[in-house]
Amino acid sequence: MKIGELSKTSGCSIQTIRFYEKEGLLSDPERTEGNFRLYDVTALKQLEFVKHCRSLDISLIDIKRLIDLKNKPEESCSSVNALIAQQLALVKKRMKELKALKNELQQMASTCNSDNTIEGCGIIKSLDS
Amino acid sequence: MKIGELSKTSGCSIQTIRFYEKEGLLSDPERTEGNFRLYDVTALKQLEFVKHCRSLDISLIDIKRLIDLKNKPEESCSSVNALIAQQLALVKKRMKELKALKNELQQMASTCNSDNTIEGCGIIKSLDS
DNA sequence: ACTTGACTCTATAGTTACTATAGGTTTTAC
DNA sequence: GTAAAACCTATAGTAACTATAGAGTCAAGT
Ligand SMILES: [Zn+2]
Ligand SMILES: [Zn+2]
Ligand SMILES: [Zn+2]
Ligand SMILES: [Zn+2]
Repeated sequence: MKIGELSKTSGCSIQTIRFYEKEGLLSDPERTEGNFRLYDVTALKQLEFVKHCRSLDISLIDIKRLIDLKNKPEESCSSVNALIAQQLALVKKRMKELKALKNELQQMASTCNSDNTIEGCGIIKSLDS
Repeated sequence: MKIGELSKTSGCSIQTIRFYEKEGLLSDPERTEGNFRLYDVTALKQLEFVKHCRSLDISLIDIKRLIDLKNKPEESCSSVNALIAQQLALVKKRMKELKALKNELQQMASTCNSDNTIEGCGIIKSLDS
């Protein structure tokens, strides 16, 4: 299939596919005589792997590491495990941060009774302190 | 005070201060004869307002809007309220996303017993499906 | 007066993960 | 045969900074 079909099948935009290729996340595809990219099912699987990782917010660099690891099936999977653990830690950290943000934003929102002037707005007062 | 002192007092890096100025979040400061920026307490307060907003993950564009609103003290504060509500919605949405990520990552991590080969690793299997 | 070092200046490039053009070529359909 | 659709490369833009390069300014010490 050509890139347009891969794009539709995978749900990745054409530009993103070409971008992943440039970044080394997808192997260089065959080309037609006219230089069009040609993909097969293997390429689709590769792309879906990347998409799945991205849906977990794993960075492109880490995805590359995972791909490299995948290509060494005999080795211990402890690096994989570590990478996922680190990603989990990252997510947890960000969740904690967002929880704090949420609390402060809610607190602020509650100090505004909406039919007020900006001068007397509790939100602006909070932000100013 | 000069930019170095403002940087230390505020905890913002010098480059960030200049960047905020270029983006219109801080008013253009006075300059010495030798073209060095000169700040007073008002500038520090402005910067702290920006910092407080940023700590709530409010985008620079929205901070600019808030600053514009602050300069119209007579008007209704409903726009301020709306902006904060939107920010809160954004944070909540992201928290939901992260919660889903966390669940899937934890689920994945639990399928890896660490002293395995990559070939047999549950994490890789999850990512491949 | 001169030099050294700390501080500051502007302008520019890099970061992440894409997205969006511009300008050109190839293929497909009528 | 021609027009539209799909494809190609290369480049610039996004957000919110950070990090240089190369030059100018200023205070202290000799
Ligand atoms: Zn999944
Ligand atoms: Zn209010
Ligand atoms: Zn706060
Ligand atoms: Zn494993």
